[in-house]
Amino acid sequence: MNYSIVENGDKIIVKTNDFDPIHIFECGQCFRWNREEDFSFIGVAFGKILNVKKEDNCIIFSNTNLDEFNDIWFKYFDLGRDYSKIKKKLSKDPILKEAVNFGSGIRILNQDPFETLISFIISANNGIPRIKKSIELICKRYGDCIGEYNGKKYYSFPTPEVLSKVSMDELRECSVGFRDRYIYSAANMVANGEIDIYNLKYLSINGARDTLMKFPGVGPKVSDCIMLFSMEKHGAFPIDVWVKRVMEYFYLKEDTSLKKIQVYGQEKFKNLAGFAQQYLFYYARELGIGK
DNA sequence: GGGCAGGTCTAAG
DNA sequence: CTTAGACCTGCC
Repeated sequence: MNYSIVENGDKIIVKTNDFDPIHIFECGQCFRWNREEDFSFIGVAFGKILNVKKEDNCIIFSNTNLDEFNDIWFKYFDLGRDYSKIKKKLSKDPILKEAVNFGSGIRILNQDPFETLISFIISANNGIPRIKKSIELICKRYGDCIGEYNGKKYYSFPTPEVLSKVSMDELRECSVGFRDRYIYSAANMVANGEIDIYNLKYLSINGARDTLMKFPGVGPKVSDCIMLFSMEKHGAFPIDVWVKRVMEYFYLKEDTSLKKIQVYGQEKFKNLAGFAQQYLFYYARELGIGK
């Protein structure tokens, strides 16, 4: 991809056109980034606090340094991938062309698999504000305080070992509702080595999906989110209500089962299905398509 | 108060 | 294998 990186104090400045914090953090893939008054975003990932701001075609990463940027954020923001190329390919489809144009700064983050597993278990039949609230409570109560930024303390996501020792009653206090037993089981299955979530990325997409669905509370949609947002399985095609609506509205023209939409999407977009899903999701939700 | 929100589980055809 | 109903919780 076409970009340059400059270090300046605690800031790293990257020039690129395929990066918009609003698109990236509000396209449904992550829950720990919050918009500030100056339209920058502050978030935590891999135990570090970062501020991200866009000014013209420059992206300014604050509260970091070049080593940390290379170790963590380059991969996290998928900066080694050429999104112009992906967008060009997808834009051959007239509907995707609109969606890509609308969310032109979307990038698919490379998040931590365990955090992504628990976060998307919480997301089931839930709303974004409450998902975020639950995750923050879990981090505050069971994660480590990793420092202060602008006078506010930030906390890491707890490890499988720590979370596996949290009781279901304590989880309920984080307002996760009926998902308490799912989180409890999932954390224990990871902590006791029953499922090696950190090596699932080496399996095929179907192999990884079958394994992920052994976790209680993980069905087809959640498993595909985990694969797409933390395992670089870009052939995954998670279908939530918005993707169902937009697919029926533009392509299928009738009420269609989730299973059929998933097969349709994967066959139509192939190894770019996950990217297509993100552009379509953002487009549909922001514009309220099909509601 | 009943409905709804980034689905999944369960029980039944 | 496909399809209804229930489900925590908190804000309309």
